[in-house]
Amino acid sequence: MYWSRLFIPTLREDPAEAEIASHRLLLRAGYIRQLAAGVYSYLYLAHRSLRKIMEIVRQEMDAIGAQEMLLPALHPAELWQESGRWDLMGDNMFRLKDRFGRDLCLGMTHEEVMTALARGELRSYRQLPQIWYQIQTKFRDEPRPRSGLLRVRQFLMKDSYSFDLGPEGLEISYQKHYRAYCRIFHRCGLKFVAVEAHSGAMGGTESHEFMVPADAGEDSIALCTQCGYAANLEKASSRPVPPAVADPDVEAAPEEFPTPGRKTIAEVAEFTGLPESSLIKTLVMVVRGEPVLVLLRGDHALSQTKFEAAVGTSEFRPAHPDEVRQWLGADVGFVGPVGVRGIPVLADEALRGRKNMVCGANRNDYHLRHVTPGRDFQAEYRDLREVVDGDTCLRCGSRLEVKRAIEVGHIFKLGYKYSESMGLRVLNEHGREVPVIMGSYGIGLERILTAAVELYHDEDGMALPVSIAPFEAVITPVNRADESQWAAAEQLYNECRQLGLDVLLDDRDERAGVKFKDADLIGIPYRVTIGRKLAEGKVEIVERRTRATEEVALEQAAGRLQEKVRQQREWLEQQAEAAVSQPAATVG
RNA sequence: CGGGCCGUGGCGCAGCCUGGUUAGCGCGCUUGCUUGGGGUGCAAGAGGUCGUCGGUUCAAAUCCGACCGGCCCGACCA
Repeated sequence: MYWSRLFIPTLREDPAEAEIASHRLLLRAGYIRQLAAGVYSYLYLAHRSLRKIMEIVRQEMDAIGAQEMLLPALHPAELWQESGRWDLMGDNMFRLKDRFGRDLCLGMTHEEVMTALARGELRSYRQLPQIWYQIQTKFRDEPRPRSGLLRVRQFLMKDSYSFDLGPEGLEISYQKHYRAYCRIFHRCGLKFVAVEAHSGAMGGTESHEFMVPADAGEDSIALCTQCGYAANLEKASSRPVPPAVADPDVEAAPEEFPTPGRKTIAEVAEFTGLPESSLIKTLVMVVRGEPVLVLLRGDHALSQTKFEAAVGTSEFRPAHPDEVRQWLGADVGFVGPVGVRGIPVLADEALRGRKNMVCGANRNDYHLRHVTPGRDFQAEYRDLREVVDGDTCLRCGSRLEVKRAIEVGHIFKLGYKYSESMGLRVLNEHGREVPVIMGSYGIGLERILTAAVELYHDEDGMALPVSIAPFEAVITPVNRADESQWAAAEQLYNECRQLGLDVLLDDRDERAGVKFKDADLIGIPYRVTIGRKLAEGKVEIVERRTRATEEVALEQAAGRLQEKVRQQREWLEQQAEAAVSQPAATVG
């Protein structure tokens, strides 16, 4: 392609609204333009890159026997009502009515539609297993779209669905996806980790997320530096670091003491001179309209997902200040579990066995000391605490790290949730009707691109992996007016094309600096500079990421370039192979 | 859902507080010349309902109100 004929609207200056690197660079490099909050147009370069990503995804999905389809994005409400998710999805679902007033929605995901398709067609266990997939636009009305392409309201997803006769079959389909996903992300050049995850609104039992550690990410993950344990923070468990000081070894009853105006854990700790780990943090939650006390060590935080699991519902919220006053007779900041009647108390495991701690006295401006769980109050112990950086791994005792990460893929064992609610059954070998067990598996395609930009960029722009860059190389004649340079450039361009290389020819009548800057910005992995060295019959091959420069004879340039591209691709392929031959410890 | 910030040629911004000629600047764009290895220089141009609606005023980009749009932070941290 000739650059002068292409629409690549690069910007010299950073767009004002973009904060994170990928957003800024994708805008500046002319990959994307915003249409509305969380809605983007993918221009030529982005589309080229996404096509390459899709091609990798297709190859790997096809390789595990998955069949590509394309299902509607417009769904009738009835399907979602059947699964119970019409209400569950709430405001996240785009809803609309047709001219007859019938309720419709835009697809956020396709469990319902796939299940509906399957129940109409699958009759016999002999037809199983099946893996069906599509690459399609999904719509989610996010409460807060942000960070460029990281959290958007319309995006491309590869979603697949497996149908098996029983758990063993599902396990196989799940493993196939796990490996295919590892291959896909490696081939796209991403550094990622597969983590245990929470199933959320998808339902089901087991699930893994594929996470690319990056500061711009919106998820947090816990990683063991030694044994490979990895989990979404929502799900992660750990052994907490011990309390900063040991509990006083005395036999003493709870005793009130004044703590005027000290409401927060930090204030009470400072006032008493005790570390936060010697305090009990008391949260008042409202679960289905009823109060619940939640106790944590002062330096710990409540995990919402663990709490949700503990109470068995997502219908909970922190209590309002007046509710706290009404139920406990004191303001937020001075409440505690001692003497409380008729309100269930959930305590985090980290409080088990502690003694002589400090908590609120249920009297304003007072706390209690010498409070011993089990003696001074009763509680149901659960793991409710969010893992923090520096905790100890439950498996191996090493140190856990907490990092930000971008979720690029998520796989779920759905079990029988949809087949039972929607009536997907087949006859087994005994002629009996049995529900089909399902899995669902998603990849966010633009997130692969976004994560790659977050991972691989510098001051000058992006440096994309060769497998997903919009072009493999750009040929840059330094001086467009120089006839010999131009002739050499066209010659090299044609040779590259004949070798099957995906090259861009920068034929613009611009100064060298402009062309170099643009090439750096849009992140093409290799640039061939045709300039003053041409007098000696030589051109330069420059690697974008390292700036490593190699001089080669013009006649050998195409071959050498092909070689470099091939080496890069082979390296990515080796990563993929290695990943598959060494399945992660977290699987299965 | 709570909080903060921002809407002025394609992009980045100034002007607004203290209302008053023809609304500026840089980049980009067009034309010509120039230059030719990291966003070249010179010259001449084109391009703006100042987000929308309403109000105040002799007069509104500027003051007031409502609305629309966008960005950021938070949404357990007691």
